[in-house]
Amino acid sequence: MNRKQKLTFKQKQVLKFIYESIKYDNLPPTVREIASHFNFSSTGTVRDYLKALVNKGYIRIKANKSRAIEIIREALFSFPILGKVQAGLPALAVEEIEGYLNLDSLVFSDDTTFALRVKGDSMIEAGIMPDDLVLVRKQEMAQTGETVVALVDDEATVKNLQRRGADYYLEPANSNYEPILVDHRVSIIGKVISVVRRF
Amino acid sequence: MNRKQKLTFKQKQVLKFIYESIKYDNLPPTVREIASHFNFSSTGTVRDYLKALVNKGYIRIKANKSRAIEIIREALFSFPILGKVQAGLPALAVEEIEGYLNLDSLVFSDDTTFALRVKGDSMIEAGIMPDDLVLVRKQEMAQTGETVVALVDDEATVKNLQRRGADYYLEPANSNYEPILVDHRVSIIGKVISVVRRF
DNA sequence: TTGACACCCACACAAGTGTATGGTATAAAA
DNA sequence: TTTTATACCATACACTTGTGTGGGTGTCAA
Repeated sequence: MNRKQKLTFKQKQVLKFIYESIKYDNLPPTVREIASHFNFSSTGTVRDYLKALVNKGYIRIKANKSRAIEIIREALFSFPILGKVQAGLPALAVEEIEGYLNLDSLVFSDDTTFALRVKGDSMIEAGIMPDDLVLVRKQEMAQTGETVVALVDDEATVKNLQRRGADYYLEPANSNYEPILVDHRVSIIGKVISVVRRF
Repeated sequence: MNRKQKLTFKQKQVLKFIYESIKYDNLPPTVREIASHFNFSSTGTVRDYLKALVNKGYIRIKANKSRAIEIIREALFSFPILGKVQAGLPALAVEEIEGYLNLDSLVFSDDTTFALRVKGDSMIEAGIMPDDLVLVRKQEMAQTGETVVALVDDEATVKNLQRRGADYYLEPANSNYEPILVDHRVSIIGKVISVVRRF
């Protein structure tokens, strides 16, 4: 019943398998599908795991129905919101981001996508407004012209990657801000693949 | 195998039931759950329907697995993209929209949300760019300050609803465009609840 | 040292489940 | 006119599936 309780490593693995079954097969697994995936020779073992996951508030089960496993708040799991990204002024320390990224990848290591909430107006002319959510695909490289999330002096920021001569710049989409030269202080975290705004 | 083949009324109802089971229960129905919902006294009847839906390209079934019904391109079904909305210049006739809306509501009458692709730059200062997708909740009324989709002289447009004295106006977010007075030529289709941009 | 928990096993059973094999009837298309 | 598709029905079979019962080992805090 208690939520937010910690999972053991193996419980995480079971939860991950359920999560991936739903994500890729569009179908939760049966008890025996879980058992055979983990080479459990007894369905009772699976029942113990499911019971633990239910007790800790990670899944919901409908009695006597096949495959009736629901992951609670799965929407949040698939695109965890990490905090605010600076798009103008300093806001988020690198440790904070890294912490979240690791936590996420620990539970669902296949997840290379996460969401960040934009702070500031430096990308306003590109239609990225304060408080928008940007969906970010983790990658350390990006191409010219792409909108990226970068760390500048341990601060996260959303900018456009542009090239001028031999140098690369993080360019804001707001004439009140200056471009940032990409040098050793700058590292690309990922590429913005989508912008979502809710009213 | 052939896609886009027309469904009969009853086949639509079965497809709708499958769709709703997935949407609300997070679980496709079993053959017998379908049968009991439609008061079919034979599972063979359901098999005939499923076979028809598979042949016409609406669902996919994995053999010998319980509940293994997948709706093909369900993402498109949940938010059907209807065409381009004008956000600056005339683009879409009212009959076109209405046609799609009716088709949609016929198949999935519970769906009050649809998506439209934005054309034009009249909302650019509000961060709504050309080719963005706006998710629209169908409703005929809206409040001051909300971003709405409206029909003006049989053309769809995205604007902000504002009040000046006794009159209401559809205000663009671009100083190159003029506000539009809300009178008998104008009708609100719905309210923009989200903006999505994919890179 | 008692109890709760994690982590496994074997076996059983009733109900659930996809599939198969047969029907009947109507209507539209070839 | 024959075929094809739609729209139902009854019954049956074997496998699937959730659940139950009962067992075990080990760890760690109370």
